[in-house]
Amino acid sequence: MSSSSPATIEDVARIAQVSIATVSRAIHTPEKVANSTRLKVNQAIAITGYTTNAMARSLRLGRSNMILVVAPDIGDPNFSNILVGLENEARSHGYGILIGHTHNDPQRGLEYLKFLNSNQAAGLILFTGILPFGHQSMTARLPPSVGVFEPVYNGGIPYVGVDDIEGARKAVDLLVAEGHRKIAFIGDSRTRLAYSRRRQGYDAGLDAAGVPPGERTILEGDGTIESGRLALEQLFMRDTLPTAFMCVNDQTAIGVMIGLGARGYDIPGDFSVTGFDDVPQATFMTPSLTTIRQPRTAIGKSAMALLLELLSGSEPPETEILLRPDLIVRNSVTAPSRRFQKR
Amino acid sequence: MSSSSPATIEDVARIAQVSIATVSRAIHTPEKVANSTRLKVNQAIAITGYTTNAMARSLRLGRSNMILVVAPDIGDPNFSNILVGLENEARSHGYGILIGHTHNDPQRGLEYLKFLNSNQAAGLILFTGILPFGHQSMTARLPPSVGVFEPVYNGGIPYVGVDDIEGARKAVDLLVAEGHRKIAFIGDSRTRLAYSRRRQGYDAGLDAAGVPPGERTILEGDGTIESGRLALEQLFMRDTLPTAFMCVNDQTAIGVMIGLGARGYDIPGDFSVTGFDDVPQATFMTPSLTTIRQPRTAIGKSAMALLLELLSGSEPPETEILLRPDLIVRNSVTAPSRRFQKR
DNA sequence: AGCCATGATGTAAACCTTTACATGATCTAT
DNA sequence: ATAGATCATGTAAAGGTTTACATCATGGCT
Repeated sequence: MSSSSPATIEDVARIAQVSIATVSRAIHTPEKVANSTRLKVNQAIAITGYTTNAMARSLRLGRSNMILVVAPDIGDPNFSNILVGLENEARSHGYGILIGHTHNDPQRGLEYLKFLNSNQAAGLILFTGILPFGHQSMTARLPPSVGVFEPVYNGGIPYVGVDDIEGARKAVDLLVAEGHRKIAFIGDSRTRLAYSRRRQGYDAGLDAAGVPPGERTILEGDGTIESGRLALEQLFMRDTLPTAFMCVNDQTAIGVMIGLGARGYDIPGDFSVTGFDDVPQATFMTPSLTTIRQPRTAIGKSAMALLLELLSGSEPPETEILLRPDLIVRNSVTAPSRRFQKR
Repeated sequence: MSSSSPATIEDVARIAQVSIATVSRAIHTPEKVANSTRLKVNQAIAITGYTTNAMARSLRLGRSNMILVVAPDIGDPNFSNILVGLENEARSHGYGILIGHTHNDPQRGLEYLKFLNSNQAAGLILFTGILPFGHQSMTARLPPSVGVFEPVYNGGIPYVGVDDIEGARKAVDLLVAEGHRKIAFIGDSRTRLAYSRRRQGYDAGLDAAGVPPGERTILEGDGTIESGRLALEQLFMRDTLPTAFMCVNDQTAIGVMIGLGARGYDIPGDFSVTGFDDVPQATFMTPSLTTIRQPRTAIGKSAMALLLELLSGSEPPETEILLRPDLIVRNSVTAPSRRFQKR
């Protein structure tokens, strides 16, 4: 009986012997309804198992209570924890979350734009670092949006993330304090804003340490384990080696560590390595990886809080909210080895 | 101008000088519309930038073209690849995908039920291994659904996954072939069907090898790295040790390897270890992990294909589709050491 | 020429809500 | 007792689609 098709507000109204308007009010503005009627309605709801058809509701209201989270790569170990922060904050304000996955394919971004266009989501959280839409014109129709994890490259939407420059600075300062001067930066990128900021931190640190730009080694990378390993191979084809590798993220650092391990080197005995992000795996490496922690849950919470503010009509107070990164000292850094400096 | 609010079908109709019905037909059943009119309509669509309001459409049709994928843990390294298979298959049939995240919290499952109830998704792919709904009565209203990765515990929905029993059998057979007889099974679980099937494969293999049940060591676990490490600690408090650890999944195996490494043991010299899943990290471990590969993309593709069949009205032909697992031999297994057998 | 089949288009109802406005009842204050 | 305010409820429109049915024009057939 109840299994045929979901109960509608009319079913409830009939059973409660009131009009559908009253049912709607009993649900959304209970104070406008007499106690006795509210009781009847609630009973009828219980009997029918009624739940509001969110689709019809959103169509009528012109807005939904879902937030769309678009990410390029669900598998990114950072994603999961930021998501937790996002979810908790959203839930406590009556919003639900849906996740869209672009796989770095802009075409897929367009699908989600359609989704947004038909009001199926009230707001957008963007992990991709880039608005997924070709036409600038489409941006105009975007719902309130907040970028997270990766500053948004091509559009002026507010951003919540870690202070990449300061984080990188902490890493390079540690290496310098341990006595390193030949520090390679692995994972430079022109297209990824977060990475180029980390590069800025690196440069600032070496400036402060008095290491001239000519003595710095920079290798590009896209933040994957493979890219770390690859960069290392390139480096070993040169004649001078650094004493430390400052990697743009933990994945890159893992790639570097695997590469060094495969060549028989000891970390940190022969080379020091730092990462960035503090992904779960960083603890489990041997040696465990010294890195910079992103306050992921806090980032998620803060980004969603900002989005909810925007949704309630307030203008974005500032364009970027940067959270403080923490240096996590583990076992992959020590004083530089004499072994390769002498060459 | 176009930025104010999205164009509706009426805007298109006005510009093309036809009725809204014709516009709708031009879009969805172009063959029912004269060439000349279709042209006019298409132009009008181009001008307005119209895209159908999926919400209104679904409300009218009583079904959407979105598929909801509910997963307990986005971070699971298996999830990402299965998702790719799901997405590709869905896309090529005009469906989009949304991901819901329960974090193993049944309460959150209910939210997604509401989502489904209001036709915001046409079908459901379930990673959780359990229908997320308290009331059995609610099951009746579930849209076509397919379980994946983890057989569904409490409801008769079809399942697509790897043949766990056969996979586990391949692992245990390898260990037996290398000469192991004292093989511990790490990660037994009564609630997770996939794990208990792997246990069945383990038992079948040892039955075949003539190892009596009394000589088998079984430890429970929930498939996390922590659980592997924990189980190992328990094991070391006993007086007899196995020569090999057959782990219910790769994460558990990683935990066991970390634990053994911390105690100074060599793998595979002192102990052999096998995993299950072949997550990306398995390659990067030292030693690299011998494991059973899940054909993840194929599972995703196949599960979505089945769901789409269900959506088009056909009855589920069979209740389970099991794909063949492959043994991936790497470096974590060798012949048993004499060192601990003698005790 | 007249009839019918065919094909193209329009009209209007339906999907399920929310809410402005109207209605009617009850109460307060004169 | 009556006017007016307050409160509870109902009526109906609107939101953007799809589609059964109706209408109308065209062309082929006898």
